[in-house]
Amino acid sequence: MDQPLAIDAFAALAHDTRLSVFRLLVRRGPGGTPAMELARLLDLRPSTLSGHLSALRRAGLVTTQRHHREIRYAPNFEAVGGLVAFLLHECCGGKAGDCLPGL
Amino acid sequence: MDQPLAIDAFAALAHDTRLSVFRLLVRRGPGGTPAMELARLLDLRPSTLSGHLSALRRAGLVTTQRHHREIRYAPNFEAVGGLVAFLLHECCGGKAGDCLPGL
DNA sequence: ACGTCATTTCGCGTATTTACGAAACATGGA
DNA sequence: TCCATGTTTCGTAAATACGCGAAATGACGT
Repeated sequence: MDQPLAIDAFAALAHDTRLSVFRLLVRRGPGGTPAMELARLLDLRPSTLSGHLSALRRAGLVTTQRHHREIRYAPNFEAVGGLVAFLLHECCGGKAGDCLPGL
Repeated sequence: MDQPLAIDAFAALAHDTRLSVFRLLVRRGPGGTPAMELARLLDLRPSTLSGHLSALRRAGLVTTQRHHREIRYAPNFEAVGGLVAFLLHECCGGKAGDCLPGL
């Protein structure tokens, strides 16, 4: 995870609706959730949600898979792990432990 | 670290110049670095840098302290830790380990 | 081929972000 | 007090992000 990739991921998460979408995807599990079900759960217009899902996908934070007629979006935990590693390696004082006293 | 706070921090880091400033502050250590020294090192206009430093401070990612005539900016490792904790608790599948196979 | 459901793309108006120079403000030394 | 240094605020112009409805695309059942 280099700086441009991290920036895309930070930007994707730096928006209330997108972060809510992503957290909901995480809670719903790795099996994925159809886009329209997310729209219902979060009361979002289809076109609005689609734009946010595209942003999350461009940032590598979600993956897609067609299932019958619908497209299931699933969180990409590796991307989250990459972000966490970036923060610990690049944004903590040499030792990652400086940022996580509890770990 | 709740969602609005995390969004502010993500937004602050989701910009090439600001992330470069923050990483430089981290490398320079907790003692802090004068703003104009950052401007020289990164070739930034004073007013541009000032805006970015203000954004980082509003997001809680840096702290300031006057020292003689200059203002030293220092990274706030607790904020980074809070972001990491948010990602591990809210954006991983129940168990934080899902995002960090190596830990 | 047709209609329908699921999703994306397009076009628009509006709001926010960004960089910059000029000016203002703050601090400390002569 | 006056001046130089360090930093922020202000005003402006260009770029980007946002939400929405309308229209287009894609996939399936009949």
